[in-house]
Amino acid sequence: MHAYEKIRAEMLHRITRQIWPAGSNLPHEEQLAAEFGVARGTIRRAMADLVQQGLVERRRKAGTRVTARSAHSSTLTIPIVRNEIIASGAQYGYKLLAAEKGGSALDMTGDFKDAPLLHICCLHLSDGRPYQFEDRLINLDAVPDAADHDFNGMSPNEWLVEKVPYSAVRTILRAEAADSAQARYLKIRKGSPVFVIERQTRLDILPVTLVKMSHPSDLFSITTQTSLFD
Amino acid sequence: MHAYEKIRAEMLHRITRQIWPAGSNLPHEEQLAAEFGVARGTIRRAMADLVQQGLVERRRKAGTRVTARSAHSSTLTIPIVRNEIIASGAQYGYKLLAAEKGGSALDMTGDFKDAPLLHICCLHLSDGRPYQFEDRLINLDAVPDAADHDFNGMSPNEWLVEKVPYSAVRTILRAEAADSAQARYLKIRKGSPVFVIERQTRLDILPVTLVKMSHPSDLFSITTQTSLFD
DNA sequence: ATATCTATTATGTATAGACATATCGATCAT
DNA sequence: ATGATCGATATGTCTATACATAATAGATAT
Repeated sequence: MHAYEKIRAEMLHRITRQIWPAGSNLPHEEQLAAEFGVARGTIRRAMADLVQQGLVERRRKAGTRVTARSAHSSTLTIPIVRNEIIASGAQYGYKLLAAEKGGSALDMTGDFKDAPLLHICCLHLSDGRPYQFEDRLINLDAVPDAADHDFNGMSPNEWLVEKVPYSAVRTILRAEAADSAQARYLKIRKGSPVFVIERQTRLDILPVTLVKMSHPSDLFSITTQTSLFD
Repeated sequence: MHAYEKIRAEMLHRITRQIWPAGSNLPHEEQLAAEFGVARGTIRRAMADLVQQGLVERRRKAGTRVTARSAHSSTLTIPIVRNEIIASGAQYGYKLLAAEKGGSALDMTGDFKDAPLLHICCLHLSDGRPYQFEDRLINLDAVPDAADHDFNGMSPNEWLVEKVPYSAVRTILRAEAADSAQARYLKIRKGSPVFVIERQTRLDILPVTLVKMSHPSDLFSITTQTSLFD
């Protein structure tokens, strides 16, 4: 175990056990360096992790303060659906439903209004059961290759993630009552709950793709775990 | 703008524009330091941010490789419900529904089985409309003060976040069909979709609290934005 | 061919020192 | 009182150097 890890663990202990209570200032770097018998850089290395975890806030001259927690943050990972299904031990299935040029009602914000578009609908299955209904717009200005690509063999999800760069992502999570399309494709009753992930990616200001992924509520959930100690 | 920020921006550019394509190795630190005319430490400072964003992976001897993206990661922040409602410009309301000692059906995993428990139900309102139904177990071994606290004035959510330390959190997001309790309190029809957040916190191995927060699907969604460039 | 050792190599940790910069507080002028 | 000025101070950036360590690739032995 490295020096900075020991120091980080000790500082973590002092914070979680409120030896350094929320809102209080901790000793400054020179003092901590003296206490732990290391160089200032090593204290900074340990502190960097605490800042990243959001446990302390630092400001020049003001010093380092234990954050008064007002929210729970965690990192959310949304894997490629095929990997997710395979990881669960189930058989993955895929079916292209439609691929046509032109827009769709998906583009609520109008970000894709003036662009040449490809509209794709497909279904991902887990052991033969519909798992995700994917409804997607692709901006052909950003991804010209998509126009000629055959999405029968590989889902647009996977193809895009591998092939197309992006610099910004907006993700929305919500619950919805299934409309008739979702009900038909997911083989559930209309009005029953679906878990929806909507994601839009951009490359700088250029919109790349917008996707709405709907899941039957009994098959899908998202779990995140965070532990302050590693 | 600092040197490491310029270097990070340039490296970001090379990655998103696939000058350094996914899966390839980048030049090693000494070479980059020479190219940009800085010390190795400055390259490492810039690189640290790219590692944190998950854009590159580094291994000793093997070097630094552009990550082949197979998932979308983003940071999810769940604020205290009162702050969330106030931030939206609405009036916040709160009502305690029940607070009694003893367990409940909430504890599916049995983590709280042998502990003395407090079971609290309450409702958070936005402009008078039910916004969140909170159903919570508190382990009195971890939070003895909770036994004597009056939760009529302040929600357990807020009280716990301020007062009680934790070292690990598990969060589950899912959609559900409203059961009769959710329907009654949220004033929606039974079977209509609710967005559920379930969270369990621990201090080391000691379970602290388990909460299930249910929202009417038309009032609630979670949005995350990530931009590679700051 | 297979396994084991060994040298090499790129990243990781740690140190020490110099200087930059935001900002808090006190002092001073209006 | 109010506002401007300025010194003190804690964090932030950067350099240069030394050594540690994991992992690979190649040499060697079985």
